[in-house]
Amino acid sequence: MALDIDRVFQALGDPTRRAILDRLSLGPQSVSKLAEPLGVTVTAIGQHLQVLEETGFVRTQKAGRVRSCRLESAGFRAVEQWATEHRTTWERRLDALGSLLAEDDH
Amino acid sequence: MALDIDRVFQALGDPTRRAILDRLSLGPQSVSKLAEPLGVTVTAIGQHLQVLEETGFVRTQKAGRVRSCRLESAGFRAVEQWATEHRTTWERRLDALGSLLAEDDH
DNA sequence: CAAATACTGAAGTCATCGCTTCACTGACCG
DNA sequence: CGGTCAGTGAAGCGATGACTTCAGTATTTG
Repeated sequence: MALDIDRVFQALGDPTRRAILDRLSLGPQSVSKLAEPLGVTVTAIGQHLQVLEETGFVRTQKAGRVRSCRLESAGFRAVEQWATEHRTTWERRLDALGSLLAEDDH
Repeated sequence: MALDIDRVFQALGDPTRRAILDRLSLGPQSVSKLAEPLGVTVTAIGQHLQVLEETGFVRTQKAGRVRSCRLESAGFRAVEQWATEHRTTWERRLDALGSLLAEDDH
């Protein structure tokens, strides 16, 4: 699979999509139930769900005529992995700058 | 200030922008030096730098005719804050699902 | 001072995004 | 079976995004 980190961040860059995730953190929901409080069409939600699925934030499953959506961890873990991978490098660099800035910024 | 989290994630959603950050993690660089290995115009880099500055990933400073760019921590911290804020909620939810899935997935 | 350097601003192009409407397919209910 | 109900696919639309080119503006430098 190998989640595309570009798309993972892009997925989080949309407020409606993050709202969907927040909503799902309260428990699984159907597509139309997700659409209701967000003021967009069911179609729009469907499109958002597709990108959230591709980026590992959501897993969906159709039972009868209703599609049930719930959180998945892969996308979230991808973000955390990116963060930890860069934390060390950046901290080193930022620390180095910090000591310089004591005089530089003054 | 209050960094817009939308824009923070959008900023990271572009590969050129992340390449700039990676480059800067090796040390401060001028605009043209950043452009060189990335195969885009200096103008394009300037535009990327503007969004990276607005989202707290980069700080720049013009000395004479050359603008020197270096990493800043605010944007990075915003991402980590978002992650920690959601980790607990999601973990609870995902754990709850996990126990259900033992049977659900079979 | 003149020419080269380092960047900036405005404008334009092309692709992608978020969203809509409309027509449709299945599933369930009476 | 007929009528809702939940969701899907295709097409289109306006706005943004990631670039580019071209024409400046300061700053060095020879």
